[in-house]
Amino acid sequence: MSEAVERTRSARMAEIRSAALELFTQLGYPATTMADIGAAVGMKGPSLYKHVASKQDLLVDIMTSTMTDLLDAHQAAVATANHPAERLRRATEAHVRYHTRHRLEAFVGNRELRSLVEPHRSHVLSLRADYEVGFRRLVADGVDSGHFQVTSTRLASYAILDLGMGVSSWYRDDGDLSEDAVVWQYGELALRIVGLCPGASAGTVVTPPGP
Amino acid sequence: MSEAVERTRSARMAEIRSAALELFTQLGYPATTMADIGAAVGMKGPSLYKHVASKQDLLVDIMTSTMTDLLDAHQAAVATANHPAERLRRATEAHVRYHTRHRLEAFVGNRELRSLVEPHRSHVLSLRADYEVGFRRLVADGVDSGHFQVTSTRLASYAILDLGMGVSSWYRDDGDLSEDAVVWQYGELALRIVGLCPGASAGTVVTPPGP
DNA sequence: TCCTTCGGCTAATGGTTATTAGCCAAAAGG
DNA sequence: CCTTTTGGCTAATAACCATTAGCCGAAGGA
Repeated sequence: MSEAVERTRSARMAEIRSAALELFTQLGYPATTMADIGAAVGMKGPSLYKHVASKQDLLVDIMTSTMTDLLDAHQAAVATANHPAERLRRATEAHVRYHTRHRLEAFVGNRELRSLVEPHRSHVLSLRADYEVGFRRLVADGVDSGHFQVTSTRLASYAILDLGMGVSSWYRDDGDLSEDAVVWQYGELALRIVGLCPGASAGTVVTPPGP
Repeated sequence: MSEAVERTRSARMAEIRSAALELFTQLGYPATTMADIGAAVGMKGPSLYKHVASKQDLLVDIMTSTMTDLLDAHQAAVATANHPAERLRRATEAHVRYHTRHRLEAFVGNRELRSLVEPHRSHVLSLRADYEVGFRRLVADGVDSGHFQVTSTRLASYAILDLGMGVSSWYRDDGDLSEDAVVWQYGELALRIVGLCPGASAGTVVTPPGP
């Protein structure tokens, strides 16, 4: 088998994955048929089985890779700063940036957990729990060191996480809010949520970078 | 037909609705079968048709009544105050309170829009749009009158709405955060999001009412 | 007491769907 | 050039499911 063939083969696989992702987003996993996915890539339903093992496999693939990507982005972001506020800001920015760049993955990842069959559901749930713990720890660190003012660490971290998830519902690439604008503003909102009011004490409105 | 019979008749209907709501939440609408709903109320699937017209009808009922309840709660809350900050706080409190008291309705309302068949989907979507406009206007009023500091009205109102929706994902009646505690704190968070930092300037942690 | 309605049941019906089986053209590769 | 693999197809399999049809016991009103 030539290398070129190998390339088109994996390209076809990616095409199928991407079509499945779009359809799962629009119709939901149960309502999406193999025939739908096939039609989206120009083949009949049964032909898909030459490329993927099952419909469930497509979902498992999408959901686990989404969670590991998100965890990786979080670790990388947190490692770039030391001050609690800056660490929280960067983690939030990474969180929101992921949700703008991978809207569909995040959307499906949040909505189709119950379509996942065991043991995959438990696996994804544990990855998600790890991710939540990461944020809770960031908030707790800021509280312990006296930088943040929150009534409940758990509630504040839920709030920040939920903001990002919301982004995957309404963000559009061609909307009038650019990715950078959303990322920057949500970074600021996270700090406001934990009781820091950047710019507020100066009495001026802080302006975001670029358009 | 006696009045007692009439009472048990509508009680049975409510029982079915409530069982459907719970199942739709856990399994999702497409994955929930009429047999499942029947089993939950102690009868076989086909017997349900003596009480409801169809599975879709159950969903339509749940989703439209949820949206109208939410709109009513919003109108009522906004009417109780004049100052922009207080109006936003009360609207947020009503929003969050609804999402704690009607967790399942809100959860299904957000996740099963695509299971709704036309024209019901459009109807619910327009109710939801009205609701979003209400919040956007509250934020805009605060900005126009110089009380709020936000970079984007749209983004700030999305953020506040998303917080409430998140509540319906993680709130539990028997959790360690009481309804009042969550409601109060999210009211504060909404104000922080629009640039007000209640209590922050005093340098002390604000305490919520009761446990 | 009679008879009507209520509210349950079981047994179709008709449709949909993931997945498998088996066929075949064309490309790869020696 | 022959042979094998690839990747498509159609047809069959084996569910599953919403909904309808038709039956029947029991309760309730007259």
